[in-house]
Amino acid sequence: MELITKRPRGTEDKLPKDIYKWHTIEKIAGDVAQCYGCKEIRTPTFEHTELFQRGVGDTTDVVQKEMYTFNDKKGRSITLKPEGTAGAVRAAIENGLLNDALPLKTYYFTRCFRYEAPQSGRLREFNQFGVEVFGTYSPASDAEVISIAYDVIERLGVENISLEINSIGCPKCRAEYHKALKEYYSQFKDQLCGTCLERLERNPMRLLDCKSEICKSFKKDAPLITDYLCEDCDKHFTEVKERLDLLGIKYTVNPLIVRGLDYYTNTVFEFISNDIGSQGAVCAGGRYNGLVEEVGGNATAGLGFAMGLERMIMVMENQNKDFMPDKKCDLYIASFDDESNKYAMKLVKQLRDYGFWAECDVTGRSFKAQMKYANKINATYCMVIGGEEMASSQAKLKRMSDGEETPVKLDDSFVQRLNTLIMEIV
RNA sequence: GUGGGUGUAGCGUAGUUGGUUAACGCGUCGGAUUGUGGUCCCGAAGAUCGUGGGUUCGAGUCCCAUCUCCCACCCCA
Repeated sequence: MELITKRPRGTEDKLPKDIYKWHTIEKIAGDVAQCYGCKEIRTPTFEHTELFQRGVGDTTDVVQKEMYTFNDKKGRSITLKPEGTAGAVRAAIENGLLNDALPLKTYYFTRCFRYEAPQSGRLREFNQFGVEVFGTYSPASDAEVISIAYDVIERLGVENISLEINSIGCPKCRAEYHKALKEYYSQFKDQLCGTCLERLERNPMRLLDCKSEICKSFKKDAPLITDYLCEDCDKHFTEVKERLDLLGIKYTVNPLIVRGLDYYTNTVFEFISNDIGSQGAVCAGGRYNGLVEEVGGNATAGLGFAMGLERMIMVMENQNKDFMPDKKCDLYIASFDDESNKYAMKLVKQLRDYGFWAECDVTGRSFKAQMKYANKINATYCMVIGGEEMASSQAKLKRMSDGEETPVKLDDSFVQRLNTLIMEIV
C-alpha cells in the first residue's frame, strides 16, 4: 500500500462506527471526576523536552528511548507528550494555579506518544484519562484519588479488575531500602542477568521486576519496601488503607509494585485486568510530592493517575459491556423531484433548529433509493413529500420499525407532534 | 531493540504440482416498467495479489530483502 494511504505504525483510526464507545468513556470519566470537584485542564500536545527529562526522569525508559523528540525551526527541542502529568504540573505552576484555593483538582483527556513496539494494548499514540490533584499531603486525598478511578471503572460496569497498592516511601526511607536491596542482591552478583547488574547500581527497585527465572528466584527473600518505611511514611500508608476501607474499596497490598516513572513517592497503585493480554495495567498512578518542586514550583504535594482508554475499551469489549447507544436519525424526508426536495430541505432545516436529527436527500438519487437509504441509516421515522403533500400541507409520518403511519399537518404543530411521537418510542 | 506468526477488492475468504482476461460471500451503488424501506431476483463498480528485487518462456503461487499488522519479551496506560 502507498505510504500516503497507510497510517503510521502503532497509530489507530477511531472510526465513526466505534465512536460511541469513546463518547461513553469520556462522558462517564468526566462526570465522575466532576463529582469529586475536579475541573478539566487542557495542555499542549508537545512541550519542551527538558520538562519530561526533569519531570518524568532522565533515567527512565520512557525518556531514554521512547519519546518523539524533534527540533523545531528555531532549534528548540520539542517532545510530543509521553504522559499527562508533567504538562499538568507545568501548567499549574506557570499559570499560578497553585496560588489559588488548594487542593487544586484537575482532570484531562489527552493523547500520549511513545515510540515502542506496538502490541495488544500498546500503541505509539494512545489516549489517557488522567486526574491530578495538588496541594495536599493528607492520606485522605490518596484515598479520594483512588476512589475516582475506582468509581469510573465501576460506572463503566467493568469486572475482574484488581487494585494493587503499595508505598515506595519518601526519598529518605527509599535510600535505606535501596541500601538493603543492594546488599541483598550483591550476594548473587555472579548469577544476575546483565540488565539486573545495571539495575543494581542505577535503580535497585527494578530488580524486583525482572522476569528472568534466575533473578526472579531471588525475589522471594528480598527485603520489602514496606519494612523500610520511615515513621511518617508508614503512618501515611496505614491511613491511606484505612480510608480505602472506609470507602469500601477493595485492594491488595503488593510490595513489589514499582513504578517506572521517577516522580512517584509514597502511595503507588495499579488497576489490573487479566482480560486483555499481557498489557494489563488499565489505570495506574500515585503520589508525587517532589515533582512540583523538581519542575520549578514551590514545594507542593501532588498525586494522580492515568487510565489507558484504549485498554479500558478493550476490557469492556471483551466483557461485552454496554456502551451508551449511538444516536439515530429521527426523521428522513424522501422526495420525488427538485421541487419537493427543496420543500423537504426547508422542513429539515426547521427540525434541525429544534435539535432533531433530520435528513433529506442531497445526492439526487431516486425516490426508491432514498427509502432504502432511510432504512439503512436506521431512521426512526420517514416522511414522503410530493405534490400531494405540498398541495394539502398534510403528510404521513411512517414509523420504520413497523410501518405504522400517522397523519400530520405540516404547520407550526408539526415539530411538537414529531417530538411527542419520538418520545413515545424512547 | 529482540523473538514467533501474518499480508489476495471496504470486510471475510478461494486460488489445485507456477500456465491464458484472479474467483466467491458480505458490503457499496444501480435496476426490478418513475408515490413508499427491510426479503428475494438482476446488474455494475471495485484488486498494479503488502512493496522491491530475483528464478522462469510464464509467479498470487518458488527464492531473497523490506514494510505492515498480530502475539510475546522489554516497558508501561
